[in-house]
Amino acid sequence: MPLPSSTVENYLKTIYKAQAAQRDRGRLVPMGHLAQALNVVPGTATTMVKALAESGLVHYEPYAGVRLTPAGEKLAALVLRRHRLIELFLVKVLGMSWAEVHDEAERLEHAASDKLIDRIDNMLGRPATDPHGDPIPDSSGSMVVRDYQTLLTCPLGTPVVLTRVTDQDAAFLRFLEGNSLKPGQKLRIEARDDAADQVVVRGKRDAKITIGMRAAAKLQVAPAEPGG
Amino acid sequence: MPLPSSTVENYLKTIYKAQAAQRDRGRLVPMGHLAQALNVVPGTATTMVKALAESGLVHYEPYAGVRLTPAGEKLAALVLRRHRLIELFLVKVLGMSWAEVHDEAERLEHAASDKLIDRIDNMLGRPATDPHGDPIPDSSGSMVVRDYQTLLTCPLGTPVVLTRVTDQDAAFLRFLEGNSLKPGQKLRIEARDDAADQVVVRGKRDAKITIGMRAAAKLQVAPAEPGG
DNA sequence: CTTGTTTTTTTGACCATTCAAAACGCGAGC
DNA sequence: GCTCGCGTTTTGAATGGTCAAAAAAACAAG
Repeated sequence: MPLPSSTVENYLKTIYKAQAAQRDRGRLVPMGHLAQALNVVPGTATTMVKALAESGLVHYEPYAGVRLTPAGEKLAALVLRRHRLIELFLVKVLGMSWAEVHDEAERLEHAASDKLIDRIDNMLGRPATDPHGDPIPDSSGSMVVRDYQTLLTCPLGTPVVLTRVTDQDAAFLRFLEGNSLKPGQKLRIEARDDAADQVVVRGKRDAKITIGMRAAAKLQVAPAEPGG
Repeated sequence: MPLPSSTVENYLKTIYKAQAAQRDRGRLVPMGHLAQALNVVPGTATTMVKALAESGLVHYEPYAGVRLTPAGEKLAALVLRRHRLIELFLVKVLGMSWAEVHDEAERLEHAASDKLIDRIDNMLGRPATDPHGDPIPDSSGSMVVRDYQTLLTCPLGTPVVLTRVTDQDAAFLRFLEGNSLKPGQKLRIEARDDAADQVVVRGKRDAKITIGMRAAAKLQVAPAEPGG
């Protein structure tokens, strides 16, 4: 089998992320969802997915959806690995901003060789997560998935650490950066108000930041280590 | 006009290099030569070149050949710029070997944004040449082309500096590296023997290195600065 | 059930890039 | 000047990826 085209890599990656996003891993991803995420018309997705099924990378049930096979899952994880290592590299080594690395990585991930990726991985000290807190699969394609709380579900008052941001939108990331809301930042939820669609947090130097609930759900946190 | 595909970029780059390689810049590059350099059949090159002519990037004369227009030349130079900066970056920052960066750059050059390239350029201190001594065009696409002698044409006995290697073949580069024949290295030609197809040079720590004339022609040199 | 809406699949077409092989043009030599 | 051969162009077809729009399946609701 020849090496996968960047189109194939993008399909696999998108299916992977869609599967991860739905609480039940292993459930089928509907065609419409996939098509929308890839910015193609549904018919295109159907055609492509049938080809992927042909090569054993996905399991496809007509009128139901797709799911990655183990082979597809591994390939997808390696694409994610390349993407995330490149993002971290661009931030750490080239000093690019958090907000602008995503698009760049989106293109470079299909061009970088395994050798290059491994060098980057090494230079960065085999990091566990990328700048957004997303876990980086190892070179065999496996990664540690951790289940975090979000600013919407974590307890009020107790100190937490921002660990992951599950939205790559550049404008959103710029907003976060402007408020020092980056992974590693210590926080404390001061109040939540469903009616007002508000979550109030205390961040760096006790600065008060108010965000909507939609945004709050995209910020994952872990209990703060006492000694940190 | 949409941004050029990597195929288009490769055609332009190849025409550029072919033009530079023939003593007379501005002469037409024959289709056969182009096709061979791009590893496609001649018919394919014809088709593509006609399309490039359509978009004003090349001047095409049927049965005679192609030449870049100013627009095409600029685009080609920018591809070369990306390629060479990436090569230098991979060597200097990631510590990759001279011999392995070419293929990597060949793919990355089509994926890296101008922003990224400019950051790399900046980080490297706006270098004038890449690891092989090839000049790096600036962001407007212009570069200083210098005419060097080669180990085949330079005077015997007088000290020279290796400035440029005009062959990217990995095995050849590994050979050169093994003999410390990298740009910057001081040399002295000891003897040349046409009949024996030999050029004998003294290199690092006066080590004697004997190479064939075909290889010698690929090594360009400049007169050594007295104070170097 | 039967109807209407939504989602998915199918069909036919298109674009970019490529190849194989047939047809063509052009200069070298007679 | 005619012809041969080489390089070039044309032609026809294939591949990978895509869309628009028609057809079909699934689903929800009365």
